[in-house]
Amino acid sequence: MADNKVSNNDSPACLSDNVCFALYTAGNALMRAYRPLLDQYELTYPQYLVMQALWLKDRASMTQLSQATRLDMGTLTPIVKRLESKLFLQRLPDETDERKKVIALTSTGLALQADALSQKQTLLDKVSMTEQEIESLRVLCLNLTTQLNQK
Amino acid sequence: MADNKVSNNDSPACLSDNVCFALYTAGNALMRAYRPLLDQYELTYPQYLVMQALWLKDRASMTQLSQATRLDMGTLTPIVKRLESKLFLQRLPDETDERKKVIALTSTGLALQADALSQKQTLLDKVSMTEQEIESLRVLCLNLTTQLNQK
DNA sequence: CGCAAATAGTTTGTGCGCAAAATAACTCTG
DNA sequence: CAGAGTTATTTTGCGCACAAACTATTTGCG
Repeated sequence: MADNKVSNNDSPACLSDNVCFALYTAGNALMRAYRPLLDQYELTYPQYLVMQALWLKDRASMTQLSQATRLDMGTLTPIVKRLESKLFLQRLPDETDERKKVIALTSTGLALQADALSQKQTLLDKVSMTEQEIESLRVLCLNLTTQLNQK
Repeated sequence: MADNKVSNNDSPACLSDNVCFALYTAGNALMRAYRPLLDQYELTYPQYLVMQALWLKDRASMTQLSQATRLDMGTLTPIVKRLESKLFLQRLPDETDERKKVIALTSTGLALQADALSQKQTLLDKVSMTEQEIESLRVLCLNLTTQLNQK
């Protein structure tokens, strides 16, 4: 009764029959769609992620930022440096632990928040998916991530 | 009744409240999970995608491969070259149109298919999601991709 | 035919993503 | 308090992604 489905998952008729391919492709499409929106702020999506994390909690350590954004430390370091060179944040030494850095928003970086929020809906508004579908997609993605990570 | 939800979508309590973040993170987690599985074949996920496309339809042009895999031509060229240097395929000149290339599997590349298929289930088997959830995720991703691309 | 426009593919430059190695400061233990 | 181990971050190297510029055929079309 549950197999009115072609997907015995052995050999798909096309690549789209794969969840992995669908997910991979959707991720790429999303980045591409974000690009023109973020260009006006001189941000890439990963950079925007870091800014979002800081808007939620300023003056974080690299490790905290890495956990919040799920960006690898080796990925995060250059991103943060680029954001620093754009004067959106500062990398300050931690007084109590010389190994750590305190990543702190500048006034420019903070000011960006209001600006960015006002435009935030733009992307998903163009997509004719229901709230339920979007929420469902979000939850399914989070579940998958959790399971893949804890393997 | 439908808003026992925090998501008024203006300022999430954490990044995970964003579909985009969830999708982005899931995509990355998926690639990471694939890596050890594909390492034994000396393939990356994008390279594996190209191989899958060729297993479905051998002797394709770069443009056809690009459409099948949704990989940009500028991305595809070096991937195909790497696959050629691993002797999984050949880049042959097209007799009738000197601009085109015929990408053809070698016997090694063809032989990889049986091998790879036998291991294919490994990844998603480790994930405790129902068939319905996986199928739902696949369809939602495809819908999103379509909408984002046709913007 | 002759040349402008279209098509097929490659190259270049920037920015991720990530594993692995390196650096440096802290902590613990004897 | 010295050296071993741990923790925080950076560096290196490779492989995508992708926009933009470039090269080389082919296809109109007058």
